[in-house]
Amino acid sequence: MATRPTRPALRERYDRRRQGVVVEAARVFAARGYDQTTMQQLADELGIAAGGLYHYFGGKEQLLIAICDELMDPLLDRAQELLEQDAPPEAQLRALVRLWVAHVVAHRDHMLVFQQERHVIEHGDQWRGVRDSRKRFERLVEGLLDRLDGEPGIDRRLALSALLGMVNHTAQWYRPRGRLSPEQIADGYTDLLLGR
Amino acid sequence: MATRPTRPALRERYDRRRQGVVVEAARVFAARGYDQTTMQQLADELGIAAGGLYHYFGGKEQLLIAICDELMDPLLDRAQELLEQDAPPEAQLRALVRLWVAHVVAHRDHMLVFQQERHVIEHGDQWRGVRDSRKRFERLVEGLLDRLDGEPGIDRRLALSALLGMVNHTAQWYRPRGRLSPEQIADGYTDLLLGR
Amino acid sequence: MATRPTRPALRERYDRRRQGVVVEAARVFAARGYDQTTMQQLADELGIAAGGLYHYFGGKEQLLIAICDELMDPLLDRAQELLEQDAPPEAQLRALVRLWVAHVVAHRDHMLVFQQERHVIEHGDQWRGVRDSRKRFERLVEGLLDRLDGEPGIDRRLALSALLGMVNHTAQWYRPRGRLSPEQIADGYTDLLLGR
Amino acid sequence: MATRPTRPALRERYDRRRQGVVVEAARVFAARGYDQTTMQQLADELGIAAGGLYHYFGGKEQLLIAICDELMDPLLDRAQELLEQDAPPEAQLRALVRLWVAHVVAHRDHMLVFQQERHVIEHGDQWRGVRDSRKRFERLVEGLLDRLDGEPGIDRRLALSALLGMVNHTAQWYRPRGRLSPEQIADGYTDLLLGR
DNA sequence: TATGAATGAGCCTTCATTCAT
DNA sequence: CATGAATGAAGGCTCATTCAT
Repeated sequence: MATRPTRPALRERYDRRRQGVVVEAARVFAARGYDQTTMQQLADELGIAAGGLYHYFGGKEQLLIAICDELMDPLLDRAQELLEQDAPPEAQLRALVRLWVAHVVAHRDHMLVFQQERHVIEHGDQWRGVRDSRKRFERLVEGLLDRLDGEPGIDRRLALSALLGMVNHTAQWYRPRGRLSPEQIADGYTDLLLGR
Repeated sequence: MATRPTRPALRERYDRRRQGVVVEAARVFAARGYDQTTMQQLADELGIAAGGLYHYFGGKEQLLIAICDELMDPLLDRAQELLEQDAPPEAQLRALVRLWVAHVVAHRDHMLVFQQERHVIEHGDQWRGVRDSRKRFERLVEGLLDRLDGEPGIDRRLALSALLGMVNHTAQWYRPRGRLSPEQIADGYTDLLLGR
Repeated sequence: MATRPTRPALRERYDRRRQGVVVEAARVFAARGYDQTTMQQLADELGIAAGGLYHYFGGKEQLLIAICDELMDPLLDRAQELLEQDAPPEAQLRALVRLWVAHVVAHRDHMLVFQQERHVIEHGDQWRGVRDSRKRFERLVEGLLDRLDGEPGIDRRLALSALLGMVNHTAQWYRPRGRLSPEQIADGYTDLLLGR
Repeated sequence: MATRPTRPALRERYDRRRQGVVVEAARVFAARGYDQTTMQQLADELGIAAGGLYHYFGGKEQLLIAICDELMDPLLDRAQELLEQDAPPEAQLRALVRLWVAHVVAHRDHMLVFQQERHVIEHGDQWRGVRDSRKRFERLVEGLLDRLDGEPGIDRRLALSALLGMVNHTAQWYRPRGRLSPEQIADGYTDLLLGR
């Protein structure tokens, strides 16, 4: 039950399959809803037996946690990386929003699941990691907004909330091959925020 | 089984109680999640027997529909009313966002449930009414944005999505007795959009 | 709860209504099945409130008992009356089958309910009366068959079972305004039994 | 959820168990009544958990359908087989009634359930197969009766109804180790019908 | 590893019955 | 007498999870 193999060759295959399960689960959960999707349905879509899922995850909720981790961890990493560089706040903001929007549209299903299950994430020890990641990311954005020069045309906390709202909402309407590229979308948001 | 009484006196009491159930359900569903809440728990919080809920609603899903209707219908009505008046587009936008934000914060629980169950609403005939209301509201806002004067600093469709994102997201962070009033929040959003 | 009024005027109305309930219940139970019919449905068809039924019957099962009593009691009475008369066995048999078939087709719904709920009737003290009536009636027919003259072409017990089977089954196919009258049907059965 | 395994070895075991469930269900339903028997009680008698029943049947009603199919299908098959042979009508009738009575007494429980739930079978698409089988069987018997030589002493349609009534009723009184064998019973019925 | 049969707890819903009005 | 809201005890069914093979 969810014990990672020790031999490297096996471990690699194991990790690859586990990763496939997470992606497929995100897709199905996003479409049908986490609670409305049975482990059986998920297994069917993966072409394996229901019991087989338990080789990769201790249970349904751990699968949900994995989806959220896969969403938050790389985003947080890249954002931190970016902010450690030395650049003017406005340029950093533009770069961050690009990064962020790109991540959101690349993980649309993860995002939709994350938003659906917001109330679950707020409670319980097993969700502490996900909760902390989210908070840390918001703090990063908040700090960056505070470093922006000039007279703020809008309350800084409100600007943060607005930005969170619009970027995250992108997952709900973005379609690949749409009229606007992720970069154009991101820049649109940044311009809005900077009053351009 | 959810049959509205015919006698006026009884009907009034029935409607009042039904309304109370919807509000309480929105509160509990928002906190615990729709799927994670049992009809028993809901009944307990209302101080009635589980079976009693079925005097007012045909089932759990109809209760969810009622929550969404109670959210969308009055918003749509008031927005239409406002847009029928003769006023400059910018003033109408400001008024509309105020109205909208006020409605969202007054129906925070409804909104949270609505967002949680987005994927359910997208499918099934019983959800057609709710889907249509949402689309109609978005069209109203879209039309208003199109009537704004001047050089748009941002793509109009993107502005719509951004506005939807930030306003709806308000339900997730707004707290009564917070630093900003709903009006201040609404005006902040409008200013952002108009590049002020 | 099912207390018969004492004042004659009221009692008459009460009895009339109670009788109407039994007939309607037989009709609905025969069509939908006893278990598949709710007290609410029954009340709806009668145009009264569900609670109102309990003025006439202590409960659903007592209503079923009343249906069975209304079926068996008059049949048994008339059969006994007939058999007390002085007539040749063959003539008595013919008369009895006529009486019986006429009763069955006049109480088709009662019969269908009675047959449906056969397994319920077999158990429980509250069903003793109905069970005894049925047995007594069968004994009457059995005794009459035993008094028939001549060489029996068929085992007497088997003849009894056959007769019970064909007459009771009549309830399942007889239609008013059909090709054969109840009397013709009855005589057909008698002729069959007597080898005519 | 009632999905037949594909691998032959598993399928065989599955079919055997499913068959066992049908037989046991017929027994319990005949004794207690279909509606009065809970899936839990049935599972208890089978020594499995309640949920386990749903591996073999989609639901309680499908179980009932299976009972009826198991009753009607082989009877219809054998009757058709017999009637395709070249033999005088009277001999065929005798053979058919023997076959029929033998089937009824061997499937007493199935028959009792079938008769109990007559009203259910009459309605609904899922019952079309059972309804058709019953009708087809009756047509077979009807056709055979029409081919009988000689002056009919009784209306042919009435003879059919009488035969159906007496044979089917056999399920309600026949006991193994009774005085008469199924063959004797069958021949008794045939003699009755032929005026012997 | 993988399978799928089996478990058993729990959920939504129904419904006979009661009782305040 | 009549009403219909309310109760509460089940019942059918689902589904995450386990485990023998």
